[in-house]
Amino acid sequence: MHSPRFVLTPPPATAAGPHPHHQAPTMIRVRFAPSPTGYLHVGGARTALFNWLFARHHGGKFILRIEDTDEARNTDAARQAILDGLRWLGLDWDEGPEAGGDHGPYFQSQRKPIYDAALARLEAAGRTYTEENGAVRFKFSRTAITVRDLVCGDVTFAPTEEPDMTLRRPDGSYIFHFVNVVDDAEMGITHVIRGEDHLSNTWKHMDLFAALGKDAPVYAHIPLILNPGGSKMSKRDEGASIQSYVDSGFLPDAVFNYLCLLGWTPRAEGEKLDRATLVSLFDPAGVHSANARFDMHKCAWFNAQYLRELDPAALLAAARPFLEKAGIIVTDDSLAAAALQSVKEKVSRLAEFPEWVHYFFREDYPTEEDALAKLRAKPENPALLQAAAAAFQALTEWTEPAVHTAIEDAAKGAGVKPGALMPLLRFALSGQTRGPGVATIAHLIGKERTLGRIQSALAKMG
RNA sequence: GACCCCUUCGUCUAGCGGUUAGGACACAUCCCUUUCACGGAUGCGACACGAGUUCGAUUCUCGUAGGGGUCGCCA
Repeated sequence: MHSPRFVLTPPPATAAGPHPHHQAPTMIRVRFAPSPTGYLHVGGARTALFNWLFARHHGGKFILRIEDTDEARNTDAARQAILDGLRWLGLDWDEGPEAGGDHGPYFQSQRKPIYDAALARLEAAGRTYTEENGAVRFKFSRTAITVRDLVCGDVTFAPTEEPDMTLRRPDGSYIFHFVNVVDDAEMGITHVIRGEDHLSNTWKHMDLFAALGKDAPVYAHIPLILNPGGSKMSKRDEGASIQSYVDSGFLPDAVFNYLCLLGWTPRAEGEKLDRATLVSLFDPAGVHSANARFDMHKCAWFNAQYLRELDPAALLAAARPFLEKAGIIVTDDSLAAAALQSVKEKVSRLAEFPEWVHYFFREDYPTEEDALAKLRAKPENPALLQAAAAAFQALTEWTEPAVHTAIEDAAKGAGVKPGALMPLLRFALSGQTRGPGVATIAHLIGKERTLGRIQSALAKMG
């Protein structure tokens, strides 16, 4: 952790054009190489995120490569889930599926000739041997190998006593470690940022790079994301799948921001930081080396922060699918936008909106039973509601301040504080005991529906 | 079993020999308030343990314990 770290990259060229005495700075090339398992895991997403930040920070290339050598698990749907998840997070790739590039193909399933050629080179160098059943193995160099890791520092592995590693199965298909290294070499990957679970195998990869006559990339092994219980995040854990954030109404920017802070602390004021700031501050050497536990509470807090920044139109656009999914029919966009606006500081996820605003959109909204019981308990309540109805009836203009004043006047006329009347009206107009200001609700639903709802509340009470 | 990484409030973390150990989320209380929230204020709360180095360890070294990971003809 405290071992010296080398300078990450040469400083960017200050002047345009080639300089006779300096080599052009190498273009940073990083990659995210998921295997299509059917969903994008939050840990993988953060790995992709760090790679993306690094590429963008240095003006380099972010490459997406699909490691689909496992035929059984490789389906279009599984592949699509990865792409969708990355796109939702805003992690655009410069080379890869649907983007093209000069180093393709970007599916391992289509790169067999490249692997065959690389294997031939290893064979020519005398670094392989074939077993009786046809499997091909790699002769380890069996020397001490030091991984110079941006996050973990120098990690030295003693000469191995493990059996030589298999490169190719008898059926001709290749093993992960081999194709991974060949692809990184062929694609000119300069930095490998990946989960710490790969650290223990990195010496094998370096051994392979050396045998191939290539320089190994610079490594940065980032800590794993653990579930609240402290063990590795699995499919079943809340928040494990990126799709679950989409479904519960997270905003991509919020998830992006939260994931950045799991293991990395940008040296900036505050924690809510936009992408441009995150990009400009990112440095893998500043990544923490201990695993981090996932905290849905904090992730939701970030989402609430980002939700509040949405203007009414953007909020409606974001929430509309969730309203529709809950059976709410939006016929008046300005009403819907205002209704959402009125409760947006009360929710942290878009999926929570329907339960807060459903009564703005229909008259057959449910009523909270215990609240109804409370209202029935006081015999003077119906008269208070009648007084409010009368005050509303007399109003000629239906603005929020006018409605508010009418409520206060009605309370005064009945000899009670506004605070005694408000809860009654809230219940009558929304069926709920919580929500936006009463005057806001009345104003938004309009005079006619306000009066109608008071009458039906009186009917229920009496 | 071997090897590798890790260990500061419940959680994410700042700290890089001398600090009243700081912040964020969560939690509690108070203020604001027609409800629920937001916001503001305050509080609760941590250096895993044991040696060593040093005038002095959260910080450096070693050990122990605990957690995680890797040792596939999975990726």
